Amino acid sequence: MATQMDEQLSMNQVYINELSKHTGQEVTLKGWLYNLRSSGKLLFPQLRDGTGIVQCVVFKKNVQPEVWDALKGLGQESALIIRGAVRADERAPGGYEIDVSSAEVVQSAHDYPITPKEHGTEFLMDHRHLWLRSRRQHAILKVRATVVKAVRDFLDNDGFTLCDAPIFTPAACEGTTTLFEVNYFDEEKAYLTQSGQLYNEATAAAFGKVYCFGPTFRAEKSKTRRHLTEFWMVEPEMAYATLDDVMNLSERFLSYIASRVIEDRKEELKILERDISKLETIVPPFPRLHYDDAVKMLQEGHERGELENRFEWGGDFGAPDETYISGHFDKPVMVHHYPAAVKAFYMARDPERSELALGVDVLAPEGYGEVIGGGARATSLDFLREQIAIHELPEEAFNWYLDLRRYGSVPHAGFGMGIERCTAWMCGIEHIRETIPFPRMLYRLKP
RNA sequence: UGGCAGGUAGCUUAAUCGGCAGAGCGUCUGAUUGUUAAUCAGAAGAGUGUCGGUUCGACUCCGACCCUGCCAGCCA
Repeated sequence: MATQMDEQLSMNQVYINELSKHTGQEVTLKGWLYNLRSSGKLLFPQLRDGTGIVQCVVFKKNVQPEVWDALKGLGQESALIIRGAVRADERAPGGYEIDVSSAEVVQSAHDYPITPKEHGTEFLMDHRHLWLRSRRQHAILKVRATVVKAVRDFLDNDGFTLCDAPIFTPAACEGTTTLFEVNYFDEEKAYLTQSGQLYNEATAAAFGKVYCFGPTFRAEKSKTRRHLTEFWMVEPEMAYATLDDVMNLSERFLSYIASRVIEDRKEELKILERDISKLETIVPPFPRLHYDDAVKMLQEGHERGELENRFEWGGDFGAPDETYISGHFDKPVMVHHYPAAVKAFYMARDPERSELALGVDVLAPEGYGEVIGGGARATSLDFLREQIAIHELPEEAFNWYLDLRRYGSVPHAGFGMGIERCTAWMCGIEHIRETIPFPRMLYRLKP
């Protein structure tokens, strides 16, 4: 009998997100119990299968007594196979419900820790492996998947070749930032990459337009809502390109990502209560602001009492400064020509004003801060050698990099975008930690 | 790393001037043929992050340490 039941149960198996195509049919759903309500001779199990949640209705008289008894006492997140007829019903959340004819309990769960009530951040983060099942987290990670897909589609269709950079690196890419050190066989040290930047410059000279996309590690002791110690970064790089090319690319790139999220993740954005109009404004052109003008804006803000501290020319913007600047625009704003002193050693200089770097930061609206950082790279061998010396970096570690200036050095440019920051912005959520399945942060390495 | 706020049942929390720790949710038992974080009735479940001090008496006051959150620096 069990065999017969199994066969019957696997007939016409469908996923919850395609129920509308099966109205009136007898279908099989495989998933987990999201919630169970009961009303005497009626049970309302809500089934979750990874594609959605559907309410099922069990009438006591319609199912075998064993099925009724098994379902009646089920705990949240029990694994469950349900068979029944698909019916459009306005009373059901989602518009469809399943009139259950039979069911099989695959595993009966008890005392699931995450209840449909409020929980604190610490508790939820400790149970991240289970928290992923809840509706909101599910929606955020679906948006992340779409952001990643959009990133790849855009670059692949725009003539870029995927050329991934290594994760183990022999030395710092950017000197200043702290690195995670690991043992690399006997006595040797390696570092986890903090940017694929330098390797991108090599592959760009081989392929023209390239990008790398992978995890990036920063051992900064930052404890803010926009920092992770392990995050994913996409870095396009173009040979024979300028700062303007980078700004044009950033504009098209971010606009494409936003349009894909709006188009493909409507349900999820609704669950997240995202104000879509905030995403619909993300279309070219983006405002471009010279660093000098950004500084003026900040200083005027201080004079009006809107900013606590007076910003002095020469510094890098802090989080409140970025928020203040981006608050003047309803689109991402591109701040360019930063002082070279606050940027990486490999940045090209403005030929008219050598104290300025040909760099750009794209500041997202709504206080999401810097989502893109990039610019043109220095082409001169002598200049780079000097910079490496000034930054007290070991020249022999950069010898291969300097080869790129010895053999066919050309103007080239690119940028890096943090996937999690971009996802948090698209979702309109407070903290970046929810935009990656298992966040790694200062003081959090588990689960 | 610095500043601020916190650690009380499984979870979210209350406890007045220092006086025997109270609730909601979840769990368990029962009722309910349309529930929407279902509802109703009943039951079990904690000695308050750790260590030390003051006191007749400490969740409450003092000190150290541990942990968490928020903000900042740094960055994507």
